[in-house]
Amino acid sequence: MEFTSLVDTSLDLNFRPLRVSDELPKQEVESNFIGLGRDLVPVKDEASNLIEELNRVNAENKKLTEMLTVMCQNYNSLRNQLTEYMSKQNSSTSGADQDQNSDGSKKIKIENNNNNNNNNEIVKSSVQVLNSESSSCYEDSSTKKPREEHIKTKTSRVYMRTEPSDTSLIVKDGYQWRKYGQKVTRDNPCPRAYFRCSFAPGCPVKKKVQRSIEDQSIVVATYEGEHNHPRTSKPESGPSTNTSTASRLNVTTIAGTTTSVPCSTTLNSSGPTITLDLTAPKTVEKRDMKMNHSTTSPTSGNSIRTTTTTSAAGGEYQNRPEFQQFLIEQMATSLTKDPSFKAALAAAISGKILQHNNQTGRW
DNA sequence: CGAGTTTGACCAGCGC
DNA sequence: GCGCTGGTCAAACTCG
Repeated sequence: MEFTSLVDTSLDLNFRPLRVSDELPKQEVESNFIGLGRDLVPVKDEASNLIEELNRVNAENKKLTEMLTVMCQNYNSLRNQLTEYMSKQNSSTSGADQDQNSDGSKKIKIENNNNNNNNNEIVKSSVQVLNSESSSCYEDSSTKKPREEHIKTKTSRVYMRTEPSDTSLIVKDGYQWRKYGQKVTRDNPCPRAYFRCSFAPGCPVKKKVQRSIEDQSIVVATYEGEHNHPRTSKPESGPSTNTSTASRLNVTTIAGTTTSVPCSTTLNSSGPTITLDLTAPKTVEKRDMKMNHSTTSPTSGNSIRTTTTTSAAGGEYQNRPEFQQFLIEQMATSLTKDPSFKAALAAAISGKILQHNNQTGRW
């Protein structure tokens, strides 16, 4: 994945569309396309045609950007409708549900791009407020325990990106774990490892670690329970270790207190993801909670900070124009950094060019 | 030798 | 009741 940082193949179709005809010297454009071995027609005619094509592609690029913007807006409105619907359902459900909600069992899943810390550089591009019971696409079928147990034991899920060559299921999160079992589950050929916190004898926390079925470089760690002791060590990360580390997001409550909640960076089919688990900190107010999303890299110290305001009802912050703008920017950046998207786009463009040339009988 | 890991066996919950 | 599945146990094994 990091190869994109080595070779910039970005189409940059976002807000500064690449104006090939303006920015590239004409000769370079000509030579680039002549290099394709299509020198069967006079070069000058071909060059002007190609420039024409480039302009057309450029316009198409702009169109795609606009489409993306519209898509993002549609996405936002749909999501708002969904969260509105979910909040309505929550308010009309039983006390048990209310207990669960007051437990803060919401997750904010933040997609991100940028991975220049090898594993865990964090940049967010969108925020989803999700109920914990449908908290992610990685929700495994193993959590079939009765609802009461869900309420009593806090569970959180952390996604971590690891080196593809790293086959271990070790997640260094600052605690000391003892593995007590491993099992191959039905819906995932990768084995699931079971860990218990071994630092304190009475610590009830358990952890399940399994690679994602979608992207095996992603490790999904599910934590159950709360530690009754402090961390044993600082989380390790960086190139020196093979394993990734769960980062933590600082969440500032409306009272001004700052607490740290677990979060992680991942990469799945929909792009890099940060998962923020709001179940952990007790100090976080659910209603009119002011969140200070300070996403930092443990090693690089780089941080991107945005302040948004959310609420239990579904997050007015999502409607803020600056947030939506940020969302659109980050989604577009994610797309342009996605090799498969670029390949598909390139194929579509080249297909269109070929189609056009076939129709005009040239090339 | 102790701590941690591996792995097959066992148990409980659930659906049919 | 039976089979399937996830979770746990515990003996054997490995490693420092």
